Amino acid sequence: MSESENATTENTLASNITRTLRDAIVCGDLAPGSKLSEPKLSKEYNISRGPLREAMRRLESMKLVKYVPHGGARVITLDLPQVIEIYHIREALEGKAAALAAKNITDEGIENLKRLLKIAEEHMAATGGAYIQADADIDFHYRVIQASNNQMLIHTLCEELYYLVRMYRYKSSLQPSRSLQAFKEHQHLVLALEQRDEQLAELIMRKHIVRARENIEQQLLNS
Amino acid sequence: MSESENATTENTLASNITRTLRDAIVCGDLAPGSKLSEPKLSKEYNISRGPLREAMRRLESMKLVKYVPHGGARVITLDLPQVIEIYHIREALEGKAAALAAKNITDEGIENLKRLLKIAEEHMAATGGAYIQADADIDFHYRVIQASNNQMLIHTLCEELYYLVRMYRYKSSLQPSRSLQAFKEHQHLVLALEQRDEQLAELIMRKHIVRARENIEQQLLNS
DNA sequence: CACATAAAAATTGTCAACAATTTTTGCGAA
DNA sequence: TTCGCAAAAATTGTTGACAATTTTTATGTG
Repeated sequence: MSESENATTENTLASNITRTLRDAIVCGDLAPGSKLSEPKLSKEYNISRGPLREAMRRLESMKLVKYVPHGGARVITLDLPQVIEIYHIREALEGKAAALAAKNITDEGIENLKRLLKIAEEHMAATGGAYIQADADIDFHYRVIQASNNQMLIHTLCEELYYLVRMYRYKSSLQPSRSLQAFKEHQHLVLALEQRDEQLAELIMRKHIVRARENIEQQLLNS
Repeated sequence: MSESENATTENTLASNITRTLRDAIVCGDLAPGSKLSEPKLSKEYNISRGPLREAMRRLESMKLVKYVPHGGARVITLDLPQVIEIYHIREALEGKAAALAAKNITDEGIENLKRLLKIAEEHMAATGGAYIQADADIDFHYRVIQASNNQMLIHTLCEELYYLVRMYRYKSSLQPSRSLQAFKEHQHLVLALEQRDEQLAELIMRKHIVRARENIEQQLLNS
């Protein structure tokens, strides 16, 4: 994970178990739809049910688990319509993030993005065409979002929506064919950021995400 | 409040106290920045600290309260930069909601919006110019968002962001001068929805929110 | 054998007490 | 008086037990 935890990272049982469960859900160790039994989990992680329940409430508002009153909690199951919904939200939010990034990104920030692209390019040349898996794509998006300088937007995308995105990507990462195109779209975006062109940056990012969505729709309809 | 609670409304102490505290924060009974002491609150509402803490965690992820590890929770204080951040997010999200609404709204939905505008217009004629306070504006936005048919978007806006918006609006509602213009913008949007013009609907909604933001910026800089 | 019903087991919801940490208070010395 | 430090009070973090509800299981009847 290229992400750095917040500076004021809590160190309570509730916080720790939240992160642990979050990651277990995202990477699939806790399968979608599986029941999250409080006695079982508290025994497994050697904590009492109090902090565990607090953690579950937080995961609930991250939309990673779904609660049924008196029926317990289950890991969310993302079906195609829901994934599409998420991509519509990403389109709007990350488009805006790109626009704000064009306004606020530093020269150093742009250099970092360029460096990221260069590494990816070299990797593609070496391995013969495959843009470094989903992780590289996510890393790139993370940095653009960070450059927006809008704390609430950063939180909404990186601390809430992106766990859902990654949860989905774990089972269906980028197709090789889409990979190269995505890389070019990233290059295009960096150009727009460098020119500080807010509208263009927003447009490019939105198109980028629309194409990703269309790719997923097609990919899943053919299976 | 014109909002209807979810069909599967939980009826646990934790859920009830969440709603109670949420509303108390939104309407200002619990002032921004004030400390939320667990012993005090649990005594005041006659519940134990367990459910209360679960509620606090949920309010935390709704961004209505801020936690400091071992230091307790305080009601969030919205300063101008944060409000501006929220309006940028609203611009992106509600713009998208308007676009989706243009695609998905029913004829009946459009009729309902028209009726809403008509009532507002009559009220303006009667009282001499003032668009029915912030509530009417929020009600209109609510309905457009609902018409988007994107459940996750609806939840993000109506169950998360809008409590923050309302919390702010309670102390600084619409200026009379802005009121009439806002009404016209609403009319304009309904026209676009009626034509099922997604791009235009998005554009109008975004401009509407940009103007609201600019109005707030000006209003607060002059005080 | 199928089905309904009731008892039993398991799980969620809630509580009150204990531990750990932070803040406040009070005292003494420079 | 003011500053620093230690004791005390208050608050948050955590736990295990109890109550309420749901699910499972067993049993008896048609």
